[in-house]
Amino acid sequence: MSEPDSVDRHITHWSRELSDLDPQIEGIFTRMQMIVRLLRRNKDRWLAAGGLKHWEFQVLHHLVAAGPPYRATPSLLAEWLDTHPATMTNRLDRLEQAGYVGRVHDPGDRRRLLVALTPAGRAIWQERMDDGGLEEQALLAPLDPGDRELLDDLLRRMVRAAEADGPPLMPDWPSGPDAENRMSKRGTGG
Amino acid sequence: MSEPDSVDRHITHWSRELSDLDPQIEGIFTRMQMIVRLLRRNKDRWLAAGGLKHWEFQVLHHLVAAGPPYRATPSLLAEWLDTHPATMTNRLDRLEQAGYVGRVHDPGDRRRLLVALTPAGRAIWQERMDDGGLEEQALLAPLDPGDRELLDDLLRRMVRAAEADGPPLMPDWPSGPDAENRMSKRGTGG
DNA sequence: CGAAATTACTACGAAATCAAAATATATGCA
DNA sequence: TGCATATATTTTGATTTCGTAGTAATTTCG
Repeated sequence: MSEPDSVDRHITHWSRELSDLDPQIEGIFTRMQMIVRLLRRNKDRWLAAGGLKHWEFQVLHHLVAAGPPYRATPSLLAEWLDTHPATMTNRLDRLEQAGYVGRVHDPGDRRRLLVALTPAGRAIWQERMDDGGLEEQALLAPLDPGDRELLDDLLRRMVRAAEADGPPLMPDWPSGPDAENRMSKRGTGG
Repeated sequence: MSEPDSVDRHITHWSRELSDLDPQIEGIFTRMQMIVRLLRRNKDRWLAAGGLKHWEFQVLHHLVAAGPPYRATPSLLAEWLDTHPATMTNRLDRLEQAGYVGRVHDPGDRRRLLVALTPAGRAIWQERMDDGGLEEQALLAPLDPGDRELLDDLLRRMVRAAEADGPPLMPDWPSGPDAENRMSKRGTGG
């Protein structure tokens, strides 16, 4: 094993407390959590530089990710962002007032609204996105291409296994004609 | 590459939108985020089975992790849980009322309070902990011991690199005599 | 001893979130 | 058609968190 990190020290300390703890399993998940946490903190930083909060970026991000015509329903957005529909209504109000999104009725089902990305929303998303991607590369710097391939593959196997007995961990984008009207609200974990 | 998962599909979809995206880097971090998200959702579920909220468990967990005599100051807890000190005061009130923690004066420095785990707090923590550890094992089921070793080591290298130019990602436990009085409040990212 | 710093609590208004009721639209069936 | 039920979003009210200021007790240092 290579040199210890703070997680190793933490687990050593722990093992006195909880003897039936598998240090390896604990190490893997704790490290993932710490890395994700670091990513999140860095992200908050480069988002704040553009005056965006994390959830604001998330909404714009999901709209861009949806692909043309860059629309999604409030309920779907709420689900993707792990938040309450009422909270999403409040947030969309503010995003609309800021000019980053608009609300249009779904012509096919007038109960539904479609939240649509505006040019201004697209622009600020792009701007922040360009600013931010570098940090991720820095975190992966210690791994050479072969290591990265290996890591990616190990993680993929975990994800696939998890998806084998549960819903997909990312939302599956609908494709084909009239796809939007067929988007269901099953938990997709996006 | 092994069979694709939902993250692969997501990235394929993305690449049309953002051409200068490295699919491998994106894949690694997206998968970590999805795995951590799944862990968190599962955790909320097995905590709710014992009537505990996530932050309640977190406080108890940090107290246990601190090791004997299972105490910590409110400010340290607030920092570890990424929350406001006033919020922590409120939460500790409720935990105290539930009988899970007590507040005692620090004999060495009477300005300080020490939040102390009670037997009831220790018991419910133990109970929830026993109930929950199995899910983590299930997620790692697709990896054999060699794979796990490899994965753990790749992650450790990332963590060590991140800690090389920043504070530790986990709080470092003080050791040696009279250690508690030397615990500083530096951001350790716990 | 006296001044400044530290630690935690309290108070109070602002903001965010949540849960449930209310509104509007759609669907299914007699 | 007419009507009950289901769905999508908003509205409303209660709870929680945050941010700041202020207080009390204690320690540290000149």
